[in-house]
Amino acid sequence: MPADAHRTKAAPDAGRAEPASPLTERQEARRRRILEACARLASRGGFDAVQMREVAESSQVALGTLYRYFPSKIHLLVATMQDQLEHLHATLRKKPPAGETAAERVAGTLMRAFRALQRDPLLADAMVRALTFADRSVSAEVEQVFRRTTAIILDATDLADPTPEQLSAVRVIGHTWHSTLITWLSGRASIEQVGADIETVCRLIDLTAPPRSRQS
Amino acid sequence: MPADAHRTKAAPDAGRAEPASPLTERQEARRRRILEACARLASRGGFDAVQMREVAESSQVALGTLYRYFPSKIHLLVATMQDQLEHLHATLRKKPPAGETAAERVAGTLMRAFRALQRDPLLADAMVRALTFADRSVSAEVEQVFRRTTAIILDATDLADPTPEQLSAVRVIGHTWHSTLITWLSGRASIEQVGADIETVCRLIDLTAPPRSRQS
DNA sequence: CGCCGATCTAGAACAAGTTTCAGAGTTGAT
DNA sequence: ATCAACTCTGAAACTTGTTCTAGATCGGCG
Repeated sequence: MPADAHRTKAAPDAGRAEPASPLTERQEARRRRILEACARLASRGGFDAVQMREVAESSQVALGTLYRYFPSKIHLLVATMQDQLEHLHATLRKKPPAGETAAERVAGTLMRAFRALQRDPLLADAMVRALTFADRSVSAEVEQVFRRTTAIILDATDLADPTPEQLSAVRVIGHTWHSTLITWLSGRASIEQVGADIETVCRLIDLTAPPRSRQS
Repeated sequence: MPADAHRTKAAPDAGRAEPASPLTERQEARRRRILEACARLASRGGFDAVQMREVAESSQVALGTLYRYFPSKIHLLVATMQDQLEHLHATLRKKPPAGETAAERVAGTLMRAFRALQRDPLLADAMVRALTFADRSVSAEVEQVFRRTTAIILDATDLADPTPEQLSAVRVIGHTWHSTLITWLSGRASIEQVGADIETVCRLIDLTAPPRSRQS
């Protein structure tokens, strides 16, 4: 059962360091080659162009090995998303968004992220489709992506210690972000509409935490 | 090119009557059998259990015919969702939700819808996964589902003629509904969390339309 | 009635995700 | 250095969505 091996052995996973098992250098390199090949293929062609045989060949790894590292195409794409989100988060940390209210900062952050994804719509499409298509067997990995998204938004709010209400708002914002992204990617909404919806949902933050007025 | 034939001939589509082409009785019956078989299979087994060969056999139709009616598994599941949503909408119309504010009524409606789907989680899973996985080739059908969802929410607000702002809020609520549903279905959120997030997002409606105060 | 074009059927064929397996390569501990 | 255990490779096999083909049926029309 190689899928099991993945869970216990070959998945370095992503708290920040590798909690599960050390992973030799060559293994780390393989993993990286795979993720890069995946992103490369996705970025032309989108979801359909990420074909497991192609990824394997393109990253110089046998098909079986690919499946040991990522037990399904969905796992692979979700991991790719996690990877890209980490880059994005790092970038955002360097230049945190300006803005009076938390809502403005969050909206600004999300629109910046949105523009980043716009530059590579097919990659974005592949990753987001994988994310929402994922079933229970991927929930751990999906959970991580959501945590990262939440962290990005929470960073933008600049809130020291959020109430449950605020966490709920942040979750809703995250959901909206993913949904509008999908809607835009399938050509069912314009960029303006995306912008409007992002701004709309971001008000929820101020609603539960006006700069310094209501506190329980 | 049978897929093309679908678009011009065999798809009655769903404004309310059949705009495209008459569709004989037997054809209507076939279509209905297919949708029912799809729902039945989805309802045990979920997305994976809806196998095109099974659907075909179960609805007493040849595989090729199935594909003439629904050009892909995704089309089929999205059509099934549209079908189910119509039932739901009809039911809701009969007993509109009570509540002081628009937010309460919308939240009430959505939670009722949510409980309806809870009764058949696997069917819900299959439909919603198909919906968000759909690519451009299904956008017309997906659009219809979103329109129906929007109509349901808008009905609950009881607003005569919504501003663009309110429409944006309604869209965001719709997105949140689908996302939380997915999150719950993949076991990444509890029912309480779903309830909380629905209530949170529904405040957006009151925010843009307090019962009778702000008007442009 | 008998014919025509569209529709339906049965089944083969193809594509891409996934699994499996035998053998070669690495690694780590002794 | 050597052995055992684990990992990687290459290739074939299997599954399920999708397409294709040849022939049977159907519905309308002269």
